[in-house]
Amino acid sequence: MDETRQRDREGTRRRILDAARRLFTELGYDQVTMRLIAAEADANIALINRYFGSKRELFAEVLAVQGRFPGLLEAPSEELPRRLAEYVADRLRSDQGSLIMSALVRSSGCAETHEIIRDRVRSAILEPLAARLPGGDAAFRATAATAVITGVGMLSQLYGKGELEAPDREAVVGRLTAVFQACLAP
Amino acid sequence: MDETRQRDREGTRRRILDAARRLFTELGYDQVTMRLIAAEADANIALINRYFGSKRELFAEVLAVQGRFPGLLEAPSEELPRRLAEYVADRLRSDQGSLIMSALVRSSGCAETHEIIRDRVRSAILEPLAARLPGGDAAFRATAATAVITGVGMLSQLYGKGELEAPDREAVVGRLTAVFQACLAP
DNA sequence: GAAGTTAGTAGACGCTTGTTTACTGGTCAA
DNA sequence: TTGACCAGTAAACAAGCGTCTACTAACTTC
Repeated sequence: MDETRQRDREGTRRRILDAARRLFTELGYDQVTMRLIAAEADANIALINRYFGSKRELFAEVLAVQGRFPGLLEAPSEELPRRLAEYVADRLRSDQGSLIMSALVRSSGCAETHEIIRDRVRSAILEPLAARLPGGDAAFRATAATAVITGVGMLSQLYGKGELEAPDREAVVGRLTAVFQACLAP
Repeated sequence: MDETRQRDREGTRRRILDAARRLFTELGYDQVTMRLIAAEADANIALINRYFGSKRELFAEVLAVQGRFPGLLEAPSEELPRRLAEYVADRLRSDQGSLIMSALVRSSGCAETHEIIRDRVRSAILEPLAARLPGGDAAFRATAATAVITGVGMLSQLYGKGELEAPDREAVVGRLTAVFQACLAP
């Protein structure tokens, strides 16, 4: 019970951040309680607010650190549809969505997180994607592709990965590539 | 305060159901409280549970009544992409999403409603849409189209209708038609 | 070794939630 | 007119939430 605990500010802070990332990804903002984070991080609940200010600020920090699409958008623009398709298809199969996708899907019903999520979607997907698109209406085309990404994430979360109808990976990637081409074509 | 109130069981029940439909559509399951529904319906909070059993059952009844796509899926299958595109584009502009879309988007973070929403999405969109698709992998293609619908709904809810980049209606419908064609093609 | 700093802890605070209970008072048949 | 029925009401219930305070004890500094 009252074991002597190591004093490790940075370590504790990181454990809390890791636990929050895991839980927010898996359960969404509302379903995750401060006590759950504390238990998962094996830390005292008061330390969360001490180190991060509030639940909301913790969520924002988690998203700032982890809410990115690593290297995905650096592809040449003609390869973008296929790259996006592969990314989405693999996330769909592994059931291990990126944090920003999970956050978007699972925390969208929560008013507190709207602004945070909106800003991160914009800066992590919409704007970099639009910047890579030649031709007119780039912002709108990027929005269409983002809608596909989030829609797939939404359904794969609503139904389990097993329950969702899907043929082999190549067929899924092929169709998603066509869909993204339709979204992104000038 | 203690005005004499009409005794009108059916009327009160309907007022509660209407208020719940409006609020669930606008705010999502979690953000809507029993007290809010009672206030909106101008009814006593205890009557909600008396007539509907619980918040969850009320939500299920609202969805059972209103969660449909009226007449949309009866179109000939070659017109489906354009019809879906027009439907989504108009919902996007009017900011008055269908209940099932709003429920899906706004209530997806809530574990209590997963089963209810899943069943309604299946019976209101996925299955009727798949049934109208000739060729193989109909279920998967219907899922792809559903993902687009929900993804658009998600983004239009995250960003306001004004903030979302969109050219004129014809351009939006045209692009969405192409996207749905890519989803639904055999 | 004493004093000060601070990581970690336990517990309570105020609030909101969905739900339930005990009650009031219209309505209508006998 | 009386009595059973039941729509409607006010208040409380237990549980859960994010947050905060008072405290303990381990480390650092002199």
